[in-house]
Amino acid sequence: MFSFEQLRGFVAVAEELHFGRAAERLSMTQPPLSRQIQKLEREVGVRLFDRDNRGVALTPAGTAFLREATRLLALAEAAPDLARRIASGTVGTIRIGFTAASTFGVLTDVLDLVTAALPQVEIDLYEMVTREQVEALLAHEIDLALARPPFDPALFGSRLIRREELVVAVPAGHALTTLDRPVEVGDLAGEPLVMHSATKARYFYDLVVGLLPVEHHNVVHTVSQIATMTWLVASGRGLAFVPRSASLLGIAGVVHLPLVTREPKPVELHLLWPRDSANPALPLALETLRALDPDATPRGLT
Amino acid sequence: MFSFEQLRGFVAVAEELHFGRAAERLSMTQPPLSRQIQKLEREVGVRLFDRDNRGVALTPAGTAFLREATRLLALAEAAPDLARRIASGTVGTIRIGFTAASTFGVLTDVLDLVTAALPQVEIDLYEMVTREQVEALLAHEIDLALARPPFDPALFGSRLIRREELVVAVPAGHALTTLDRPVEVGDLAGEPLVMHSATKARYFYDLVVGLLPVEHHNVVHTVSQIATMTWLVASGRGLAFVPRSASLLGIAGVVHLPLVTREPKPVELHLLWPRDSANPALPLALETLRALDPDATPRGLT
DNA sequence: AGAACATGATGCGCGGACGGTATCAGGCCA
DNA sequence: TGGCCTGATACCGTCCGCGCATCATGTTCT
Repeated sequence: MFSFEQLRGFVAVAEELHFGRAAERLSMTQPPLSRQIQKLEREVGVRLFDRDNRGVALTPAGTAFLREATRLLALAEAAPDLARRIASGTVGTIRIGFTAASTFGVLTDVLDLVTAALPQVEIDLYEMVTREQVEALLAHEIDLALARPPFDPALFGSRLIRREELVVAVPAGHALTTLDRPVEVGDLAGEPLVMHSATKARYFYDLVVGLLPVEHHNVVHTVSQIATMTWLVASGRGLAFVPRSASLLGIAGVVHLPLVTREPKPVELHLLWPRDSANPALPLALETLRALDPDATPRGLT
Repeated sequence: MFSFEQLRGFVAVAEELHFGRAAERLSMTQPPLSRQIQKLEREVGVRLFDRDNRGVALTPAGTAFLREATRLLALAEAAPDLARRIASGTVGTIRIGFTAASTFGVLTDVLDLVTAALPQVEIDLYEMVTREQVEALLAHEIDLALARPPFDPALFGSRLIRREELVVAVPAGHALTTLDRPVEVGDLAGEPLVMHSATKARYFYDLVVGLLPVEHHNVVHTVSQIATMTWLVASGRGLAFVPRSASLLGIAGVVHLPLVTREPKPVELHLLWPRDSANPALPLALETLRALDPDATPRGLT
C-alpha cells in the first residue's frame, strides 16, 4: 500500500509538472521525490507520468489517480478535525428517551433549547416508558431521559425540569364539573377510578395512593399511559388523576378539574442521565438546559 | 499526518475491541500496535479508545473517526484498480470531433460500435470543421476525428470508413429533375453553382474542380458546410455537389440527382487520430471500429 | 559544432522510525 | 494472596527514506 507522503508527492508533481519545483514545495530535495513517485507507480501498477528529459505529463491513468489522491488527502485532512469536534461535543448526537404523554410541553422546550445552542448536535428521539428509559440509559442506548422519580443517585444524574399540578380528569357533563371550587379528595368517594399501574407507572401510583385510600372496588382499570387513561375517562369508564399538562393531549370529552393536594405541584418530571456517559455533547446539552424553569407554564396551557 | 498502517491498526482494534486479537489479525505483535494507536491519537488530537485493564471501547470521537478511516481505506483500496483500468483502456473517455453534416450516417455507427464493445468508455462529441479537427488532434483536445483527406501520415493515423457517391443537389422542380438518366457534367453548363470554400472545405473543392472547370461567373456562393449549401439550394440560389448522405439532412425542397463521375464513389470519410495519442482507450476503440464497412449504405438511405 | 544548462535518475551513507522480545502495571477471580 | 488477563513500556536491531553528490540525456545558445 502506498503512503500519504507518496500521495502528497504525486499531487505536487502533478500540479507542478516538474520534479524540482514539486520537491521544493514539499521542502525536500528532488531525488527522494523521484524515488517516491517510482515506488508509487510500482505499487499502483501503472505509469502515472510520462517523463522525458524536458518535462513531465500526466498519463490518463495518472489523471484519474490524481482525482482519487486529492479526495483521499482531503478526507484525511478533514477526519481529525471531525473527530476533535465530536470530542468537544459541539457536533454529535444526543439520544433522548421520553414517554409519550407525560412530557408534553417539556420536550419541545428541550428540543428548542438544544438545537438553538448546539445547532450541529443531532437529536434522536426514542419513545419508551420510564422503566425502559432506565434500562436504556444503563445500556447507553440513550443519553438522556425525561423521567419521574425515584432514581438511583449513584448511577444517574438528575435535575428537576417541570413541576405541575395533579388534576382530576372527568368526562364532560360529569356532576363534578358543576362544582364552583377545586375538587377535594372527599368529593370522590364512590367514584369509579382509572388507576395507574403499580409497576409500570409507579410514580403516579405512589402519588395517588399518598393522596387518598385506593379502594379496590372502585378501580375499574389499571393502565400505564396517561393517554390511554384519558381515553378511558373520555369514554365514561371513570375518573383519573393526571398531570395538568395532560390537557394538552386535546382529547375531546374530557374535562380537567383542579384538585386540592398537600403540595400545590406534586407531579415532577426530571432530566435523567447516566453518570458514566461518554457522550461529549451531553454536558453541553445539560448546561444549555439549565435555562429550563420547573415552574414555567407549558405552552398551550393558560 | 497519520499513515495508512495506523488507520488499518485503528480499524482492526475498533472491530476486535481487543489489542491482542487485532494485532494477530494484522500479523504483528501487540506492543507496536498499542504504540501505533497512541501515535494516531496524538496526531488526531483526540482519544479514540477508552481502555482499561479489561477491555477497549470506542469513544464517540473514535466512532466518528472509524467511519472516516473505513472510507479512506476503501478509497485507497479502489484507487489503484481504477488507475489500472484506465491504463488498460477499458474505462476512460474518447473525445471525437466531427463535422455536422458530412458525417451523417457514420457517426451513429461509430457510437453504436464503441458503446457496445467498450461500455465503460465515455464518449465526448465535439462538432468542428475539418481544420479545427486537425488542430484539436494535434493539441490532444480530441482523440479521434471523422475527417476527409489529405492528412500528414507522419502525424496522423487514418483509416477509410465511408465511401459514397457525389450527387447534385437541385431545387425541387428544376429542369434537371425531369432527366431520366444520371446527370453528366455537360448538363450543367451555365447553371449557377453553390461552391465549397477552397480553404475551409478543401476536400470537396478539389473534388469538384477535378470534375469540371469551375467558371467563376457561375459561382453564386462559397460556403464551407454541407448543410448551409443545401439550404441555399433549397432557396433556389443554385445547384451544389454534395455527398449522397446529405439527403439524410432531410431539408425540404431539395432533390439529389445521381451524377456520373470518374470514380463511382469519390467522396471519402476517414477516421483520423494522432499517432502520439496517449489515450489507452483509443487503440481499443480503433480495433472495434474495424467492423465498419466503407461501402455500407448509411441507415436511412436506400 | 560544441559548451553550458536543464531535465529526471541513480549511488551512497546516515539517522530515525518501526517492529519484535522481554517485562511491567493494574484489575479480576479463585 | 497468587495466578491470569488486560494494555503499556524498555530496549534493541533492522530497514526505510532522506540528503548529498553525481550521472545520463536532450535542448539551447554562441
